[in-house]
Amino acid sequence: MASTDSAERSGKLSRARILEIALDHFAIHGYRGSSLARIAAEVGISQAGLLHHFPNKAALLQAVLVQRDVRDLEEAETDPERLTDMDLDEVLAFLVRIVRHNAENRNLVQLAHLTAAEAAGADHPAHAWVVGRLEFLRSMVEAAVTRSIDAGTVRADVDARTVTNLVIAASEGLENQWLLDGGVDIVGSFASFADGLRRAVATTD
Amino acid sequence: MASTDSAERSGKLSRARILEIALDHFAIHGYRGSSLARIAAEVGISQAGLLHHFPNKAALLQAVLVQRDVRDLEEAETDPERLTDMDLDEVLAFLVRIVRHNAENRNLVQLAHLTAAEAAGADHPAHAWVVGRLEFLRSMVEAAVTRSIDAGTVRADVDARTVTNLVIAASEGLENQWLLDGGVDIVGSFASFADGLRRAVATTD
DNA sequence: ATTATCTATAGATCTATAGATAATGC
DNA sequence: ATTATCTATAGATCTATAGATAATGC
Repeated sequence: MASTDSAERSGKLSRARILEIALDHFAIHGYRGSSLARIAAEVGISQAGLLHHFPNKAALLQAVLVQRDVRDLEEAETDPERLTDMDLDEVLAFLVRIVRHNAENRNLVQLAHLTAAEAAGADHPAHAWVVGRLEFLRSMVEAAVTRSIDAGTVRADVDARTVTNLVIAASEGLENQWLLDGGVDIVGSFASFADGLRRAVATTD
Repeated sequence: MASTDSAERSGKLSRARILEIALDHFAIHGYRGSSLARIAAEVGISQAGLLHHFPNKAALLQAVLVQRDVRDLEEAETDPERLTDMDLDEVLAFLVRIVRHNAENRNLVQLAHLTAAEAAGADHPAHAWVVGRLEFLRSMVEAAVTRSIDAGTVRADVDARTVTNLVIAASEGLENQWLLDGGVDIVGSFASFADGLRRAVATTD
């Protein structure tokens, strides 16, 4: 069956279809709860057909995560250089944009959060991805805070690392709640947090 | 083997041992990634022996979560009545105590976070637990914020629901990071957040 | 010639049940 | 009599491989 369109599917199209559907499965059921057979069935190929494109399940997850990162960067519409070149105001505005984008892509958020929770142990195939992602976010935010302190717009007694962790905690914690209760206004709440933070750390002039 | 001590194990002792070890497994591998056979092996009984105490895997998870809640409440050392009777300062101090307690019980935190991420879908056996837990936290914090507004110690233009969500987001987001990087000082960071929040919402007198 | 796919299957799980045996509590 | 445990096993997965067949790209 389906031999009519299978002929016109190029390899790359098929690979993209697999990645899309695998993303949904990993986002909803996690890595361990997802099954290659069920993913393949939804794609419309056999399990062995799927494994022609990706050598094993871990490689499929890696590919899904890499693709997610690429899409995220595209969506950010920002030069990669700029990411390490912002001050606090800019990084907060940037994060508001990311949260807004996330609010329209539930599965991307759920994939990140479920993978992060699942991959806390060093043996999980996504452990390095999860740790690297946190490190990337941290260095971006912390550099911005430090830059603003140096520029004199943020008080010198502010601890950059603490502020950084709180900014990340607020955005991810809000997303967590939103995954459980779609009624949460993550964009408004995070913007409100960002406002309060700006005021709290600003130099009193 | 182990017939020496198996004789002296009462049913309740055995049940408690199973719950303890199951908690570790669910915390590390999640519900789907855990196996009754491996849990039973670590307990030192057969899988069928385990299923004598709990009818199936979902019931075992439920029992683990209920036990976790009971322990949490005991640890809180607070009358259940008091939980709905606090103002903002009190609820923030209470949450600092909880975070401090959590910082010494990694597995309890990981169980809550991994289960929350896994059970976002309504079909997961822990979905009701996860949703109920969020609702409980929310009502506690929101009641406290509202009480402080009514008492005039918090500005009337503050949105209680937004503040509530941010408080929960900060604590859970910090815990999330700490699970990935034990170096994060969740107690200090959350206390710092609580200080800033108190100042930000206080009536200017 | 290479790439994409298939069927078939090995080998390792996993959950849950049936039915037997031993220990405990009255 | 009841509670705790065991062995054995059914039936359903799951991942990954072997080897065959069809389609595509030069």
